[in-house]
Amino acid sequence: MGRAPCCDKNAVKKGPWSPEEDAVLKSYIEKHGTGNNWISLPHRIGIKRCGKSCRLRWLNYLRPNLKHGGFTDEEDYIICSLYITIGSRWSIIASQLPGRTDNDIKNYWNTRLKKKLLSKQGKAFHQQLKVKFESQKITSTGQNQILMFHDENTKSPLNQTLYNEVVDPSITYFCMEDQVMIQNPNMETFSWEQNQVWFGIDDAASSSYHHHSSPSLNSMSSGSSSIGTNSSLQMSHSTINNTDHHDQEMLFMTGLENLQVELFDEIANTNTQEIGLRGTETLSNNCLDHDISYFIDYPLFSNE
DNA sequence: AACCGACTCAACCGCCTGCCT
DNA sequence: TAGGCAGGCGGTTGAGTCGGT
Repeated sequence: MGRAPCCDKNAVKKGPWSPEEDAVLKSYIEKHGTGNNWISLPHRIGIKRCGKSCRLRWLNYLRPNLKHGGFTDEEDYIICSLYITIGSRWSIIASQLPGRTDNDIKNYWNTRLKKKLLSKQGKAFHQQLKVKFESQKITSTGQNQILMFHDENTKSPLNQTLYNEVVDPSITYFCMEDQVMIQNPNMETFSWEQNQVWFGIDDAASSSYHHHSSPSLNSMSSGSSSIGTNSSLQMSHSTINNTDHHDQEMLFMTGLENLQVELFDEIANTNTQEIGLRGTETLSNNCLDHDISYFIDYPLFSNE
C-alpha cells in the first residue's frame, strides 16, 4: 500500500506561480504567518495549490531578504569547502550563506560551480581547496574519529576564517589538547585544527550520515550521473565503529577503490582528457594517509 | 528566420524524520 | 509502542531562454 498523497493532485494547480498567487501567499504569511500548517494554508487563503508547493514558493522565492544569482567568490569558496566536507547537504550549506536557499545553491552547484572548477579559473581556485584524505583509528582521547580532509594550503588563514564563518552562532568551542572541537547541532560533531577537519564517529552520527551523500566531490562532468556519492566514504563511516582494525582498513580501502573506479568511468564516458594517477599512500603512526589528489586533482584540472 | 542543442532554474516528486495521538 | 501525518530535504524534471549554425 502506497503512501497517501498530501493533497488531491487533480484538484491543485501545478506549474509556475502567477503574480496574483504570489501576492496572496506573501500577503497572508506576512500578516498571519504560516500557522504552523502548510497543508491547510492554501485552503485558508483560497488558492488551489498544494501546501508543499506553497512552502517551497515562500522559502525559495517570496520570503524576505533572499538573494538570487550573483554568487561571490567567497560564497563559491564556502560552498565548495562545505560540499567537500559534508557532501550534498544543501540545507546545511544554505544555512551558512544568509539569503541563499538550498535550491539556489543546489542549482548553482549543478549548473555552474562544477564547471567553474573544471575551467582554468578553477585550477587556481582548486589550489586553495587541495585536500588530502586520511583515516585515523583511535585518537588519544579514545574517541573514534575520522580525519576527512586535510587542506594543504597551510600558509593561508583563509580556512581558519572560513570555518569560523560557516559554523552556527550556537556552536560551542572547547579545547582538547591542541585542537579545537566544534559542535554544531546541524552537523555531525567535527573538530577543527589548522587545515584539518575531524568528524567524530558515533552511532547517531554514523546512522544519520548514511541518509546523505558522502562528502566527496561529486561528478565534475555535466552528465546526469553522479559519482562517488555513496560508496567509499560512507563505508569508511560505517566501519569505523568496528573494533577490528584490519577489517576497518580493508573495508575503507575497498570503498576508496570503488570511488576511484566510479570516477574514472565517469571521466572515460564524458571526455577524452588524459587520465592520470597522482597519489601516495603511507602508513605511519597508526594512520593510513591517502593523498587523494589523484581523484580530486584530475577532474578539476583542464588540459587546455 | 528557423532550427537545434545546451543551459538555467523554478517546481515537482518521493523518501525520511520527528512529532503527536 | 505503533501508526498517521506534516515538514524537510535532496534528486530530478521540464519549460523557457540563449547562443550558435
